[in-house]
Amino acid sequence: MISNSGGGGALSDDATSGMGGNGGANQGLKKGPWTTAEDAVLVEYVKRHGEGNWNSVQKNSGLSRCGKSCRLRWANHLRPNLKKGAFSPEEERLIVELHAKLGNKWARMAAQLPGRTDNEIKNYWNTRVKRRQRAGLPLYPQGVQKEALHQQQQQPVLSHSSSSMFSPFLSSPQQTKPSFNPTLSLFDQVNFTTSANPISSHANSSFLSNPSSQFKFFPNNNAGYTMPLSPVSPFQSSMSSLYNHSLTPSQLLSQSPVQFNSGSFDGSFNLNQPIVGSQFHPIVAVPGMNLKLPASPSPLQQTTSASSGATGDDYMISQSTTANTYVVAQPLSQDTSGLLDDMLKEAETLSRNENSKEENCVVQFGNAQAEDNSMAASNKGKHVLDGIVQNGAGQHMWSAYGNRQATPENQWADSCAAQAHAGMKRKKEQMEEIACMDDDLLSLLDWHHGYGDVSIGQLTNGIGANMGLDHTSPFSAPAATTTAATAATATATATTSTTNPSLKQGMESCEWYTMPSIC
DNA sequence: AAACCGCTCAACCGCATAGAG
DNA sequence: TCTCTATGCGGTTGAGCGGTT
Repeated sequence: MISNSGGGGALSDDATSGMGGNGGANQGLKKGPWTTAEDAVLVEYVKRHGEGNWNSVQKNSGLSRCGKSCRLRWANHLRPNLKKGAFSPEEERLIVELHAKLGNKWARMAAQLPGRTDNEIKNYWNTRVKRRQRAGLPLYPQGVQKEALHQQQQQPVLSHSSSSMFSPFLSSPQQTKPSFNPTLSLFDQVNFTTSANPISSHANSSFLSNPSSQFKFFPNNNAGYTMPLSPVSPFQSSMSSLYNHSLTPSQLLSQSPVQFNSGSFDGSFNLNQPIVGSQFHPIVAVPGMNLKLPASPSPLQQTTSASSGATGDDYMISQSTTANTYVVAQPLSQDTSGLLDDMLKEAETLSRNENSKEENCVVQFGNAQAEDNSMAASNKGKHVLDGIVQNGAGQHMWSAYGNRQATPENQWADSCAAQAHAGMKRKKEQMEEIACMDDDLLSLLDWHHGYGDVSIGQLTNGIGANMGLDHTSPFSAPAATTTAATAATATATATTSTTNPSLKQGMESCEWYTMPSIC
């Protein structure tokens, strides 16, 4: 949009003179690229008068630029200590991390990158998004994803940053009450595709692995849950959305009786779209809907690294022959197949270790690696499958938390526990944000605390405890009714945990931060 | 050599917010 | 409390450049 008033684009320096005449339409203000002469004038002005009061630049310096333009020019190009040139690897890493934490808060990101401007960062990021989207790579390296999630979990529930990645829907006027913030969710783990809104072109959307997706959740109808749509990226979604749909508590409760129990859920999944690569697609799990495997009908228990009918990057969901245990399996790339047995053995060992739940919880994060490392590992075929565990039926479950049961409560507890040691890092900011919370969120919180089945404290205290899934809990309800694999697994976990101690969760089997590190 | 294509980056636009009067 | 103004922020645009066909 570099266009001067004459409609021309980026012009050379002589455009200045050319612009003079046409500027009349804009009160003599020039648009388009800055000339060196203009830069000099602006620099001189700032030297004399300092920054700010940009509108007076035109008056006092004779520069035919609006204040906005002057400020932008100064901030992005003329101010001292600006770094020019390509981002260093360290800066790139930082940007990725910051974006995972902050979302599209370019100015805040720029504040963390001395000498860099928000515009630069924004451009870099958009380029990166394009590039990685095209390449079918996840937007975030595995390590960053994990860290970002960790940080999200560390944030107190009440402190949803107004500038956080999820804030848009918190404050969205379109939002119905109560809307669930992903960070409130216990189930913000698994990404799926939507059957209600199959947008094939989204298949390669790297947004789908974006933990900072700016979700918007709308109630669709009585039966199901809409695919979250975002004005930022309509492709963004995650399983978390399914737990953050806009339903009233009563709706939740009415639908809560975990329809993935063997009764109402027939045990078949149908992902309308294959989950390809490391991307997952939002899924609308309408209660009662059948979910079937898109790529391979084979149940996972028949699927080993060697026998898997899935292609290297296909994620699979299958049902256990024993319990209604639904498992989302990580794609087992052929590169990894040679290691699978070892990993399975290791996972099996882990699964037997009933006392190591807490420690195993950390395993997944311990596997977080820098992008380069992940790439290296991936290239070497040493793809880390976090916590592959095996249930009693020989079903391999790819578990993000190792053998720790991924009940919603546990995840919630994880979050709370993480918060507990997270420190009060952003306390001030968070307090400000709390003050800015809108009624919607407050309503949500009221509701949230009104349902006492699972309070934060309980959940926190429940870490490591053998907490069954409370099917009447509003927290279990969305999971059960909206997410096939996760909910079913959670249900199965709850229903079989006492009879099958080795059955471990597969709840987080498809989460963005446990995706193959192919970055 | 020319056409095409994709990428980068500078700049603009609209909206939101803060502060002053 | 309201209005106006200045500033900040994020999204978008499009020229220019380099690579490819």
